[in-house]
Amino acid sequence: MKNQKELYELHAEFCKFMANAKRIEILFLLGEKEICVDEIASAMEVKVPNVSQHLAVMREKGVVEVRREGTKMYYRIANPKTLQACIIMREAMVEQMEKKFDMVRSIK
Amino acid sequence: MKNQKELYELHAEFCKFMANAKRIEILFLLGEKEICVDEIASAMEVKVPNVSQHLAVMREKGVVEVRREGTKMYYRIANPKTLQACIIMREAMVEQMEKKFDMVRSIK
DNA sequence: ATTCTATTTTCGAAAGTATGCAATTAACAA
DNA sequence: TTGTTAATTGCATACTTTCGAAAATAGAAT
Repeated sequence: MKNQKELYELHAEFCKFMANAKRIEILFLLGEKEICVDEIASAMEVKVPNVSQHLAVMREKGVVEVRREGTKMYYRIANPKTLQACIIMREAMVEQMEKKFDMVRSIK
Repeated sequence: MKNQKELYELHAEFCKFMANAKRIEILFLLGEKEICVDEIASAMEVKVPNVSQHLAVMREKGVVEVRREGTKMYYRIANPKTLQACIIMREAMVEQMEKKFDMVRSIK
């Protein structure tokens, strides 16, 4: 019973990376290929320190992994399931938005 | 380009429900069957107002739907994909934990 | 009407999170 | 060692989240 609670805590802790739009954007950018920090920053039009802070959050949770090449740090998604789950979650959101839209339309 | 950013915002907003262990626990409880608020509260050993607050968050985001029966409010998952994505995310987390554990073990 | 039960809402305190910017560290080359 | 590029860290500030207690609401039964 107590272990269950701990599992939910770990699960929520892992999923916290998804509670921020910039981190989701980073996940999708990394989905295509590994990229270094300033490439992510310029692709997103966000300052490097801010990107680095978000990457640190994702690294701590084990969502992304990193590899150094000279002065550059190349980030990649640690497990493709993370992106897969994120995509399914987006589908669910879109379907719910459509459902709500249809409901509103049927009232008029 | 601007629409992309908005999609990431909506996506993050939807996923925020997963950033809390109690809400994940509620999702798994509702996965089995629809339940009313005080049943959720006693199953989780959490105060009713707190459960109600978390359910309000999930309702706003369209994660759960509700049906009244007398004085009772029966909650259910709005879209099974939400639970499916949540389960895949948990698998990803567990796999990452195992990966980290193996790494630590190989160092010894 | 009033009472009961189920649920929601409001408020306020404490803890947690996001962001910008300056300072710092890390690797490498001249 | 000095300079250059790339990235991280520290810190102040603003903002958000969580939760309990008390009050408010909603429907059903008396």
